[in-house]
Amino acid sequence: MQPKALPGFRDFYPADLALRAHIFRTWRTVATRYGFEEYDGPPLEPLELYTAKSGEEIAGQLYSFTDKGGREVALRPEMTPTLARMVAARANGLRKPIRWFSIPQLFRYERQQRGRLREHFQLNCDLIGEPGPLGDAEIIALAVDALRALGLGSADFRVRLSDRRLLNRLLELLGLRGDQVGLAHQALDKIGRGESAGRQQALLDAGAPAHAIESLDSFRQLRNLSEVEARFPQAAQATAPLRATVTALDAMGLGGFVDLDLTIVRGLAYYTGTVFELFDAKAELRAICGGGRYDNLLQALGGVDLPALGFGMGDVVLAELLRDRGLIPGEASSIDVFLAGITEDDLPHVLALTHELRDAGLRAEYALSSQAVGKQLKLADSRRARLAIVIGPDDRARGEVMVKDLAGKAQSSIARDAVLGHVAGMVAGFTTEAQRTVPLW
RNA sequence: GUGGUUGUAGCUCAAUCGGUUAGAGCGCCGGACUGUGGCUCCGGAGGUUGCGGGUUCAAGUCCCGUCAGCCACCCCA
Repeated sequence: MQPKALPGFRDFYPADLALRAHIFRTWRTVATRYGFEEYDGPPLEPLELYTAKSGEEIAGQLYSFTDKGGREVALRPEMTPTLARMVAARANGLRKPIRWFSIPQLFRYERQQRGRLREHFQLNCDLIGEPGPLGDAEIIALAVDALRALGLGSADFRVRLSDRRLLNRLLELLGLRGDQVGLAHQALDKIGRGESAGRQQALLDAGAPAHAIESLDSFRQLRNLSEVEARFPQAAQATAPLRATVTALDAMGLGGFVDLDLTIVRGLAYYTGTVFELFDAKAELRAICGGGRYDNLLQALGGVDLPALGFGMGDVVLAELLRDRGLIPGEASSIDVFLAGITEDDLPHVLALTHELRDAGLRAEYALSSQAVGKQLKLADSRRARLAIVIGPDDRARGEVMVKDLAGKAQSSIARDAVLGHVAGMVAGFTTEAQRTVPLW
């Protein structure tokens, strides 16, 4: 039996890594456009960083073990506790609001399924120290733009937006109290997925009024804040922050990506305000991105009282969506120039010129074993080289080399002394041409 | 962790009722082609049919176990 990667872990072959790099590059580009700075932390953390306060939900699926020094450790399942620690340690010296992003590899120990592995990469963007609704708009806009920059539009994905402050006010108006609120959150979360009957029963058992449970079911029909206010006039005040956020997104021209959806709850207990998830528009895949406001978490984790919000966007579901929409960029050429020699005597000249080209910053390659020219050019094609240079005895006798444009069929004899400049110029031409014709990913 | 379902070449798949030496396309390697590539033609390598056991004269095919993928739970980075 061939050795395989552990279940839920991926090997990245060059084509896979090219896609991953494409996604990471785009994420970085967009995050820095928003003024975000990149940070990172250790992939392995003390177990207690996660079991202590961030909610017991996550503890059951931690990838944890005892290290050789007897320490209880865990591969990081999320970035927020690490972020909280880092911010807390230097909170006084950091100018607020803090705009930080990271692309950590995260781990969890659970049975894998499509779009859900034991390991994934996640763009984490957090805005710390800004309590106002414009901060929420900023974070949501960043998440939207991260996908737009990959070529996805409002017909491809949607932002489903809610606010726990508003939701909890509505639940209060329905007469729900105490632990009924948590049960109601779970019931709402299930609504989109059919199996909400069990949760509704649990609510009844907890003493929730029957009319309230019926109302919950209709929450999903409330598609904008005006409808919410019409149905719950007493909640008008609680809609204000979300309204301000939505108004800002409209002004940015991103309103068309956003839907109000009160069934978006988010599993983690620490969210205190805005919560949102990004889904593919056909709702065939798992969530691409999720986030929200967690104003009390830094206090709980790091002892610094700063409001915060952020999101995580995973690479796995996103890659599936890109594939589905035909937005995977084609294979790029691995080299600029391939050099071929005719006879054994040409080899030193091939090596010399190859190295000059490499020193000049060009990507150059040659056949490592002597073979027919035709074979070498075939190799040049398979490496997707733009140019080939053929060096033979006749060329050398004239003090020239043959330069071929592999895409066209033209070839011309160039003076050996002028090759470097000639080839560099051609390659630069290809590059700018590519930049003009290929969409800006 | 629970339940269901599927595993044949690197990839996509075929193999009649359980019946000869498990095949094809693509890809890969080589040749036609010793100073010119993409095309074409020819040839080759590549399989413990996921793994282990059982039934049978005979198992890719039926049964059991196990591992892995997928789906639904649990949960949701």
